[in-house]
Amino acid sequence: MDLQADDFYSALSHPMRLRALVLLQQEGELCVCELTHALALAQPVISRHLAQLKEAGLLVSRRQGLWVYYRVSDKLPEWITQVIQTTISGVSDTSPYQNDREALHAMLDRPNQTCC
Amino acid sequence: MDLQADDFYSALSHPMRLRALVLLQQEGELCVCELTHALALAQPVISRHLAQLKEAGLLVSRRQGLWVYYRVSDKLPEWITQVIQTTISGVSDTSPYQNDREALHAMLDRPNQTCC
DNA sequence: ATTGCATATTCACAAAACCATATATATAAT
DNA sequence: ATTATATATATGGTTTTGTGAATATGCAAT
Repeated sequence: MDLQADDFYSALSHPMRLRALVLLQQEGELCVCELTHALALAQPVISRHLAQLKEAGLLVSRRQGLWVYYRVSDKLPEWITQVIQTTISGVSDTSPYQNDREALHAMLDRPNQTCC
Repeated sequence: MDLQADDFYSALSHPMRLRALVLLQQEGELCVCELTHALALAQPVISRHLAQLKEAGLLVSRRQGLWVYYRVSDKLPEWITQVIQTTISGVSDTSPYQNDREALHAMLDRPNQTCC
């Protein structure tokens, strides 16, 4: 079953979920700790929002050792991908989305060899 | 102040508001009684949803005699207009959006000279 | 003025969403 | 086995959102 329009829109009804999705679409793949840092959220909170986005079918995750990486699903209906892209083009250089990206890039010890 | 992305997405978080917006964008301008009929909603319910969409800045309304007509604002940020259009292109021939349009067109006594 | 109709609003309540805190799970390292 | 770290889930309480029913408002016609 395909992702339905109303599931898509209600998944994005929370500002933090929108910010997370925008950031993930821009950065490609992020682990929970990076999102926690960039969005300045408590870990259980971001975890629950990510679970909701995943349950809606917008995100997929993969575990690598201790870390769980989330990224935007590549099996989305074409129009949804386009809506996400258009949204990013409209908001990416505005607050808080730009700041989120900056906060992420300012983060030290992002996991790849080191831990977070 | 411009319509913000998170206001846009939370305004559309309710399935009925999404259906109303889709229908209005497709049909141009509709009075409350037409929407009540097409979406099969009680009048106070649709009225409140329309008020929310209007408060968010997505809709504008005009009164003509007894009837109040709603339509999608033409002052939306470009990217939002595009998102709405893309959404419609993705869902317009699916349920329930297609049925809503059919129910509207099947409605007798749509107001223009007659009443509803 | 009164009546009738379309729409808006209010109120009371049920349902859902959200968050903080605590706790559990999974993995890795010692 | 124990410990440490990253993430997930459960629990309880608060706030928000949605709905039905009743009522109010605005306009038009008589």
